[in-house]
Amino acid sequence: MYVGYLLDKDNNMYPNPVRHPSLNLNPQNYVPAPPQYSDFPSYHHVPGINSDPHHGQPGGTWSSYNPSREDWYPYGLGPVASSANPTQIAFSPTDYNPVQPAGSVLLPPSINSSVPPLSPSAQRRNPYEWMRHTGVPNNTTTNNGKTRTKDKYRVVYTDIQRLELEKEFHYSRYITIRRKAELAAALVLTERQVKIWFQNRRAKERKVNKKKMQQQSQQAPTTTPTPPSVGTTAGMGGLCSSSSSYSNLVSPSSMPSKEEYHS
DNA sequence: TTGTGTTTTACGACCTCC
DNA sequence: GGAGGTCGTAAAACACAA
Repeated sequence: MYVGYLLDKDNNMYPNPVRHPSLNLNPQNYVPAPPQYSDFPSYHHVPGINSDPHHGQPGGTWSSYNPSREDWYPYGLGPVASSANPTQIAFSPTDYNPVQPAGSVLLPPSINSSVPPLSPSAQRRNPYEWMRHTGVPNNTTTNNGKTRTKDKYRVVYTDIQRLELEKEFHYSRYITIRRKAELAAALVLTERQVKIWFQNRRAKERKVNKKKMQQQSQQAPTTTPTPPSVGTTAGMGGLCSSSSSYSNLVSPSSMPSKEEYHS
């Protein structure tokens, strides 16, 4: 898997998951830590991402966020937002604005900077590929009201976007509404994309853990491994039990309550 | 280069909760 | 009824062996 370098480094990426001590999701508990991604020497954590909801969010950020952008971005006005390159955002802490104006003109680093590729795959792929296809093909007049057409219908997220999403996922498998809005704004994604990414990410984790469970049961048929309790937190914490990189990071209690979702 | 298998986005169906 | 959850699946993107 081409982002394996991200996932395979889970242990290394989060040797000291500074965000997890605040797994109780108390915003006041979170203290932004300096960038610690040695694997990404040129990468700087998106400041706005840390400065929010469960990281102690400045009030203005959320209040100024316009949720309606989720609706217009993927359906035709994408290029506007896509001009605000997430890589640029991530690499420009001082310039970063969590609520990036839709029309903000930020040239891709390939034009105005010399940011090196962040990964082997980045060397292979055009990091701005996602800008070319922005979620929905140009002919967004869809068939039967659907967003898919025979043309390309999905974007490939940049390494930066995926890294930030992965980080957030390691922090909590279930993203809050505020966090989703922040992340979407920071990464120039829609909230819907962030939500779906988390859904897919959880599905992936379940799949991986299921695979691990099967392998363990085959390797040690005599020992009866205690399966995750079904119907409780099996979908979250239970799955973490077999994941070395996750088990220390997330506990079942990390699932936000409904109140938190709507906070 | 090509065929094949895997991973990644995105969606629809269905369910639960408020 | 709306939002978000899982589950299953489609299809593009990608990796890799032959």
